[in-house]
Amino acid sequence: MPLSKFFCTNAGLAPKRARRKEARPGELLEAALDLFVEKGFAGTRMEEVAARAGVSKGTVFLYFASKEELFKAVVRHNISGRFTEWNAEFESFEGNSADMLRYCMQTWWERVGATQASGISKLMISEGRNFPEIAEFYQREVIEPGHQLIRRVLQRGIDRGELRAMDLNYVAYGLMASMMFLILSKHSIVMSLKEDMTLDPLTYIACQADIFLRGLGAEPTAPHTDTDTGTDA
Amino acid sequence: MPLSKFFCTNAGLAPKRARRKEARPGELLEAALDLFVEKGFAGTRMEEVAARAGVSKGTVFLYFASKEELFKAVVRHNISGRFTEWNAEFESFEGNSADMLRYCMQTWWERVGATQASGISKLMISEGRNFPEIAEFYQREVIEPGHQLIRRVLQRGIDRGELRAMDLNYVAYGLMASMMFLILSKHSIVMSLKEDMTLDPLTYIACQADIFLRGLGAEPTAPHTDTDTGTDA
Amino acid sequence: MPLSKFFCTNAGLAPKRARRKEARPGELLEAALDLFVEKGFAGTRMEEVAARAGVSKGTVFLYFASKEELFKAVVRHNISGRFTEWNAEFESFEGNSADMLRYCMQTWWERVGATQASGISKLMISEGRNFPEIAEFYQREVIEPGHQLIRRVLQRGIDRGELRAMDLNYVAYGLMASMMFLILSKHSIVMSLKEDMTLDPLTYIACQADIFLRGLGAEPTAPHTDTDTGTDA
Amino acid sequence: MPLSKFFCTNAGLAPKRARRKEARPGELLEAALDLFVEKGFAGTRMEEVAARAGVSKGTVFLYFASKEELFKAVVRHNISGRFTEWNAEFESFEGNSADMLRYCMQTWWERVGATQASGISKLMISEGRNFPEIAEFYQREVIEPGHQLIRRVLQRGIDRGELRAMDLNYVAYGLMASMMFLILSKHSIVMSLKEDMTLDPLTYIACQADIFLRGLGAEPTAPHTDTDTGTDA
DNA sequence: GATGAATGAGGATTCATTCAT
DNA sequence: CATGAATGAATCCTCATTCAT
Repeated sequence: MPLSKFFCTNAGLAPKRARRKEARPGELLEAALDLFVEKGFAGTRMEEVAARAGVSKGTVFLYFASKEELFKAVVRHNISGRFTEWNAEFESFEGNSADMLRYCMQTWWERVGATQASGISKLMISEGRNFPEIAEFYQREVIEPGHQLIRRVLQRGIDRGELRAMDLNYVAYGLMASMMFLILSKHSIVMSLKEDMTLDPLTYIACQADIFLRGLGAEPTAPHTDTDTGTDA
Repeated sequence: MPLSKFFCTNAGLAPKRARRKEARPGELLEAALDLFVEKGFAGTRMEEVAARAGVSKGTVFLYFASKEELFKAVVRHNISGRFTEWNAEFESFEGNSADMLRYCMQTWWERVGATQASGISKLMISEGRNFPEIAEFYQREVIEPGHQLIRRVLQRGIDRGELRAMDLNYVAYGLMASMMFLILSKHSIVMSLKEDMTLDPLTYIACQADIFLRGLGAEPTAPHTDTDTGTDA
Repeated sequence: MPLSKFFCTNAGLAPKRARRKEARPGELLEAALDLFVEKGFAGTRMEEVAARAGVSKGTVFLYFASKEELFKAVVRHNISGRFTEWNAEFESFEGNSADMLRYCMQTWWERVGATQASGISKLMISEGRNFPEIAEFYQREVIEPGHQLIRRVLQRGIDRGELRAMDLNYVAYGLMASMMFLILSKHSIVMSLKEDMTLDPLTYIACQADIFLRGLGAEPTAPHTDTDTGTDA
Repeated sequence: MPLSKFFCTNAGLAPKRARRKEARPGELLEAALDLFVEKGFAGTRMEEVAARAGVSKGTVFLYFASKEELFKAVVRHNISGRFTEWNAEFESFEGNSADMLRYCMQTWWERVGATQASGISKLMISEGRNFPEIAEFYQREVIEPGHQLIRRVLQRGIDRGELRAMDLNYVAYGLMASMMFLILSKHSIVMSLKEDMTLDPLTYIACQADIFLRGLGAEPTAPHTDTDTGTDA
């Protein structure tokens, strides 16, 4: 998973030092991501990051000039250009809007929501205010493209006569809200529902998609039949 | 002690010291709320709270034993009893489910979302994990009651034949997600959408309510006519 | 017990305020003595003194300009001119040296050691260094007269041929050490022996007196018959 | 890392950093001991300890988690294992009781009383109550073993017929009292006798030992019958 | 490069002391 | 006189950051 592994040449068993040296930055970023997500910026100690990455305190500063730089690096490193890839998929998708929306949401969950990458969103939501440049960057590279992608899915549905006319922006916000809730239920303790109120992400996604699709359904079209939400009747 | 009041020239006003004493906790809680929301728990210095409340450092500790106690007090003060009041309103509400849901969402916005109180939610989402005790408290006193209230509104709709059968938990999560999005767009920099993408809360609420109501509409009943979301129309 | 009571005129039931007013300083000194002995100078909080005396924090400063002044007052107030009284008793004592020494030690225990007054000695031993003037005063008014008194008792014994010649100073120190041990076993936690090692003061005194008397016995004179150790008898 | 050593010009001396690291805890304990003895626990500032040890404030906390831990370490460091060593000496001592008692007292003075270690006892007497945990530790590790050692010396004397039967506990207390007096005359201002009343420790010890030995001497005289002091046989 | 000992600015907290009522 | 709210200097302790080895 750490990118740096790709630079590792050791087929079998390279000397430990060398191998680790290459891997350092990646390991540090990983450790830092975990801790920042878990404890917030102020609550994370550099020494702890070092410890979790298996290096000494000083080493962290060898790779990152300061705690702030480490934070920024963590965010930057985890904001990859996923959207170019997804845009391509969007272009080539064949199928109705219902299937497409469900596919998008499920795919997002698999590729982002369910992975540590979602921790970055939680991070930015929580601490973004202290890092305006990063926030701006994140908004431009993640929020805005995500919003756009959703808009295009919806627009496509309208164009195909499968969805009714609507305020694209606001509906897209609603869908983002749905996704965000999943992120927070995964990363924020107050949103992680208690024992008896389990939240299964895929069920949740199916349920939300269902509501939105019905809610946005082309006016009085034929009734949908994909009613099952999975949990109770 | 009470005699001295007669020598006070301020007729209606209580003696300065006494008046302030009564007001202190409230002033401090207000100042603390602002700062906690603005800078987070760790980022807020006690001295700053004192300064904003117009008192000295030591005075804060006169009313709150520690920073954490102050924080807890802020949380409690901005939550307490809201749901009992709302539950009462719920009991006495007359009207159909559509009106009720819209009323609930709008009222929540006016009384919580639009106020500083919503900053508390953002805080808990961001830093809750560092305060397990408070997180538990918050979940019990806010999240859970909120979830319950929404469930009851939905259940009422089902009972009245206005909403179709559904998985109450998951639908309620969806509605909570909608509200949460508003909170974050208000308090988290990365969610505060840029210039051209304005988000008007009431419009957003109307839009979400519309989608959910359509999405949850009693099965193949007569077609709804409450179509306007207010934005595009 | 508080001196101030002597100034109290209320035969039956004077107004509470007035009565208390007179008693204040004494009550404060008493409370302060207890606390200083128990927790040391730094460990005693003025508010606690006030609380124990049943007054408000500010009141303490009405009577004593500062914590240091309070401390000094506590010491001064408890160093009474006991020695003039004792010197008189010494002059008029009739009996042999053995009886006299035992009488002195027992009397000291009853009048000083067993009372709160002994707490002052513990105080001075513990904190004297921080209050040089008081220490000097205490030494002059208590230690030195005590030492003198013991010396005179011993000298009398030598003069009467009941005790052998000795270095008066050093032997007197030894006797003081014995007394001091009792004080510390009463007031210092590390000297308060554990469960099974009880220390009964009068038994201890009897035992010490016995050893000293034997140790100082007139050379190979007639055998002593002062066999009783004092406890059971 | 080890290579750099070759460039070091200090042949026999370890590299400055490393050498200091080894020495730090010891240096700090020494500095702390001095200050605790001089000013008491509460009166000693951590920064002062640091300064006296020639390091910065933070460094102290690198080795001792808190002021209290530092204090405990000082106590432990100045006590540990003394009694095992002494018990060994006790086992192998050859000679009569008089010599043994004198040897014990003198040795104690040389190894403890005359050193800063005795300051710890004064400290514990003065502030022990604020640290129940340490007080308990001190009592268990110092007072009790000391008391035991003295008892054994006395018991040995009785067994050899050199000392008369006696109440071991109480006599041992008396000897402890003697030692304690020396400690206090060294560390407590009120007990440090004035100019003309000099107290030479060794003379004092000789004097006390003499008195006790005479006082406890196996009769050479007619057999006493006042053996029972009441506690043990 | 890596280490981890050392630093010291920063912030929470305590408590003697003041003073308006 | 008595009160107790308010003050702020003093101190403990944390932790990002530096740097000699």
